[in-house]
Amino acid sequence: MRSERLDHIMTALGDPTRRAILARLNAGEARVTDIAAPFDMSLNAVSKHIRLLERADLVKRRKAGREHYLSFNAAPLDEASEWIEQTRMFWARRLDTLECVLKSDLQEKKGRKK
Amino acid sequence: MRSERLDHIMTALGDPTRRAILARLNAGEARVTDIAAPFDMSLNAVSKHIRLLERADLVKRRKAGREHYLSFNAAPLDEASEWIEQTRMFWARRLDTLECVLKSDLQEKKGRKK
DNA sequence: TTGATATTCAACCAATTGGTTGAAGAAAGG
DNA sequence: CCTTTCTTCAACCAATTGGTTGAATATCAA
Repeated sequence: MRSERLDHIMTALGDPTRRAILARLNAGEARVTDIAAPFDMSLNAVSKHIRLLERADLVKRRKAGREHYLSFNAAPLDEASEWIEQTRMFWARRLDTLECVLKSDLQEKKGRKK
Repeated sequence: MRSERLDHIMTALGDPTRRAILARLNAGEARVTDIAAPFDMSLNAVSKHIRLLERADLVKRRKAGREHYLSFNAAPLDEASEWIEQTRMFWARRLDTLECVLKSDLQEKKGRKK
């Protein structure tokens, strides 16, 4: 099974701090220090979270002198979305079928009653 | 931040074994032993994976005597999907706006050329 | 050069995850 | 009853995650 990218993406999204970082990046590029500021943890802890986000390619880094500007990269979300929607649709279809079966059963009962 | 459910859902989806278990459950209810059979790991290991899936409410358990029948529950996927689609749409909109700006710039240039 | 700022690296620690083996408990089949 | 089957529980171990502090590195600014 060659799904390591998906593993990394889902894992990266499975932590509230990291999702908050991504939300922060919706407002645009930001430096590591800026990103870390609102969090009640050390800069180093945030730096590590960023590393996991980079592993999942959800964050891009642009270095300008001593400052590192992080930006959000939405592309990996497609892969996560694809898996989820694929699975959801499969079951949506099954439930439709089930509903259809139940309806036809109901119709059949009505028919017999008459 | 009260996002523990989402944490559990994403975390559950962040492992290939667990996604494979869910895929297996697409074929319908199955016992723990049946689910574990194709995997190259102990029954106990699979049992633990199932526990994480249950924590995320992605799997329901029905006990019939000594056998436990697991089934897939798609509902939590809505929550994961919501977060992802929300975020994707935000950026899709931004890119549309950017594209629009670029186009209008192009138009402007053309206009000036004439 | 000196000093402040921005960041990572390294070592450490606790909690979680991902796996093992060996039991225990509960139900089925003789 | 006894044995087998299905499953979890408990203890253990390695790797990863989530955090800390302290140091190293690189850049800016005086």
